[in-house]
Amino acid sequence: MDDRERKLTKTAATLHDVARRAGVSTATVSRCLNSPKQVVEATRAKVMSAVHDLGYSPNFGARVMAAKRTHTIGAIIPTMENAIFARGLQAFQEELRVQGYTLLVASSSYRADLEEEQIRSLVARGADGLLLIGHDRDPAIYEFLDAQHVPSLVTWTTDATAERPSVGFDNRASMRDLARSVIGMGHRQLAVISAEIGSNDRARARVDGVKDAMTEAGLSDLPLPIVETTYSIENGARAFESLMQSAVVPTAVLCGNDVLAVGALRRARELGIDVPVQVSITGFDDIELAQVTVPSLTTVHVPHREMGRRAAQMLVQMVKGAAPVKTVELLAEVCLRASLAPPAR
Amino acid sequence: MDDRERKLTKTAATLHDVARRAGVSTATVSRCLNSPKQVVEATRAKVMSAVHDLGYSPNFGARVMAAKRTHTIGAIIPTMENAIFARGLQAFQEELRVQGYTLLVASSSYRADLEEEQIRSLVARGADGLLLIGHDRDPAIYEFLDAQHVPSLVTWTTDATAERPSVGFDNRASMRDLARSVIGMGHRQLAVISAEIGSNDRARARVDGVKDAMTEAGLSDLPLPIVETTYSIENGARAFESLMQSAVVPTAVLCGNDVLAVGALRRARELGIDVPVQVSITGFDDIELAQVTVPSLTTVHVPHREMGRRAAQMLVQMVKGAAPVKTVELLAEVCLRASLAPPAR
DNA sequence: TGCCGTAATGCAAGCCTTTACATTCTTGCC
DNA sequence: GGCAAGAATGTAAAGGCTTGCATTACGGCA
Repeated sequence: MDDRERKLTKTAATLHDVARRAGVSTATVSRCLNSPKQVVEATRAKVMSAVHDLGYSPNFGARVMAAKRTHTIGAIIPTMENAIFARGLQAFQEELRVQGYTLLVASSSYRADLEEEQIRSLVARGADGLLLIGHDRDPAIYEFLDAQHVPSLVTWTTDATAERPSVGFDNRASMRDLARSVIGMGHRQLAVISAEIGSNDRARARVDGVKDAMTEAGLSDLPLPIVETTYSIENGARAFESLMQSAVVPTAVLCGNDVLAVGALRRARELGIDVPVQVSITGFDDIELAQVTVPSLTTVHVPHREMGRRAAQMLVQMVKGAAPVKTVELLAEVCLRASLAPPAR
Repeated sequence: MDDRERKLTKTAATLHDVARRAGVSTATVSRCLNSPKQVVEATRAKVMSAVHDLGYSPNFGARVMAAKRTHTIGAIIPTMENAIFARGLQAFQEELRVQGYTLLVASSSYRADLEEEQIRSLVARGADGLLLIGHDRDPAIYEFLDAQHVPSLVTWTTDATAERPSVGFDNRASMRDLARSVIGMGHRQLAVISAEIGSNDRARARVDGVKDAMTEAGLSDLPLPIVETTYSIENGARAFESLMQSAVVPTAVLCGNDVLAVGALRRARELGIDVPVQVSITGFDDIELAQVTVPSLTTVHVPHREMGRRAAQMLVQMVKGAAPVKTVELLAEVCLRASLAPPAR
């Protein structure tokens, strides 16, 4: 008996083994597993019991080879250590699971060269589709993805000028809204602490949003000091300190993300600077942390989870070859909290 | 010309195409790609140029099928929204990349049934090895993994009684150390806010650590109120409030993790309770947040990144079939900060 | 009862790479 | 110049599944 032999040799059971034991063809077994409704109840029962008896589980490589699908989606994010990406990714993975897909993760550390390497790596690893953050990217990468027939979806931003599908929000408009609130309270001496602008379209858009609001308010002649730094509480603290030591001390510091803002808040406390009395500080993202700081942080709420969920749905659609999905823009709203108040000066 | 045909039909180039164009056999091309030193320089140059011209990239399924290796490692964590897992996972992924492996991620939401489903799913998706969190698990799962010849590595904890390899730290001993400090300052009325103990060996070990310290100090007769709740700032806040309303008000509240502790701190402030004067609060994990709160949080520093990095190295070793690696125990040290002080009462 | 249309199942051709083994080429040395 | 040993390359089998197409079974209707 061959089944017995299988057990003894500890070789995994194959479709063939299952078929033989159930007294059907391999095609029928395959159909039981992949599209059960095509198989009549009685047959299916026989097959499933054989599957169970043999502890059969399909060979991944063979399956991929025959079906040309891995049912795997790749995501390349700057870093999971940033809570916003972690949260979005979590939602993305949960929805992917519901859809029967698995998540492949890689990180770029905000470096374009690494991102490209990771994109190629995930495609080589058989990702059926790819989630990317932001639009900034060498066009050659998109050509590569097209050539490989791997659909991709951009998130965390939307861009009217980009013809590629994306799901995100308008970083520039949201930051403009926030800056309007700040200016509306009477602030004139603004300053910005931003993530590196060169390789980060979201950061760039946010800074542009601040400029938009100043222009709107007729303040475009005023200086707008901008400090660029990388993502960390400590860097936010340093940037804040340097801004407060400059010739024209700002009355409001708008930070490109909450983590930088939390750093600024901390340093303000350490320096004995009263927030929001002496200076207002704002963030962007609305991570959980923003409600816990003292004072609580005025920021822009980004629907990270919703974005991740929608991205998963859209990407699966694309992978399944549905009609090309169009860009989805979600709402990111200003959250006014205690760290913003009218200037004392 | 067949190469031309390929281009026209937009079918991806195969090994065969490359071989033909380079005027060698498929075996030689394969060797050029997988073990270049086996091929003489001149031949390799020809082949690589053909690879480049054709934009060839190996078919993942076929490769997996022939090599019986996906070069993919799976990780199943409770959730990426918890910063400690996100950080560990990030380090894990970075090291995996260095080792030439790719990361497959799934989450269990702290649910055993979901975890099992995800384990089977990742194995079915071809994971060469698996990273798991904690020891608590149906033995049948390990049998399954053994049967499938998928090595697994447990992290976030070490357990002398478990014969399976792990890389982590001693949750119980670390919490005992922290509780010793608390008791050493004169606290007698302790209370604990813990993650759900039932399905979480780390949480259980930490609570046991507190009990150990009390027993050591001859305080085992004193009551030790324990509130179990799930991971979130808000839940930490609620648990703290309920503890402070009980008949015997604690002078020190030891939290199972920093997030719960931050919630406790927040509620303390909201209730006008002075920390650490009226009550001390401690956490566990030492997330970045712990240094930003007011007052800063006494906690246990867990080397998440180091753990992730080591885990990746060990798991890759295991997958490559090296000698069975043994358990590695890292050090998790107490960090004394402002939220802990001697009791006023 | 016989025939037809449809549902269920079987057959067998790929899918593309890796690798054990076979063969051919080099090179150094007598 | 001839030979042996080792290096380089070639041959061809194997790997397990999916799926288009062919075949068989079934049920209803005349």
